[in-house]
Amino acid sequence: MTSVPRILPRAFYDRPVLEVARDLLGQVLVHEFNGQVLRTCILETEAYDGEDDQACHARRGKTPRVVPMYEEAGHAFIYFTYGMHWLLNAVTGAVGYPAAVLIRAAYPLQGLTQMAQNRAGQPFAHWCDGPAKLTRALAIDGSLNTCDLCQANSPLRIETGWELPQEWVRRSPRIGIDYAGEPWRSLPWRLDIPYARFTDWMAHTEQQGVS
DNA sequence: TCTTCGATTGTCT
DNA sequence: GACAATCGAAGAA
Repeated sequence: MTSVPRILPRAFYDRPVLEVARDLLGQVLVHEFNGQVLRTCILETEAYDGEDDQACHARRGKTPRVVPMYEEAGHAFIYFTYGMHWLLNAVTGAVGYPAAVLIRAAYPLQGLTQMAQNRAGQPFAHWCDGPAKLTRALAIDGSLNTCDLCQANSPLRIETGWELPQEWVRRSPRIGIDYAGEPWRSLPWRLDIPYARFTDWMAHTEQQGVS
């Protein structure tokens, strides 16, 4: 990683949501709290695109819960689901157009002791391999909803990470949205880097001293 | 007010 | 592979 972390600018998010979802892979999600810095590398995302997208929470319009999706790109949209889980999204596109990228999985980089504590009893590989596991490991909850991801002094932000080869990116249908019907249910709007591919590469770069 | 159900996870069989 | 946990948002009544 570069010695001085750079924050992804707002322009990064002010683009079509599918592009943002793809380009977020390999970037570094940071949560600073209790004087500690927790860093992870984003490995899996999903795109949700507008009121027409029947899998999108904004499909019924601008209800109180989804207001952040309509706001300025580059902010966090964090919501509560299944009575116990927080899920983290990055808002994209123009103000007034509800679109966001769900961050589904990441690789732990820094703050490992704290993450292990937050994911007590779970092995390293499963600390951040799901959207609610990730928020649990990073101690992210609703108090961070609408947080600006583009500010260097923001407790929750996304820094530039690595440019991973495009051919590493897998595309598949989004998870847990069977209710949406076609074509939404089958659109390949889930993007991910295979975990093993990333860890092999990490092991190699660490050996080379390139980090 | 009542009812349904979810962008999930962990445990148990 | 099945299923319970757990509760707020949203729609129906």
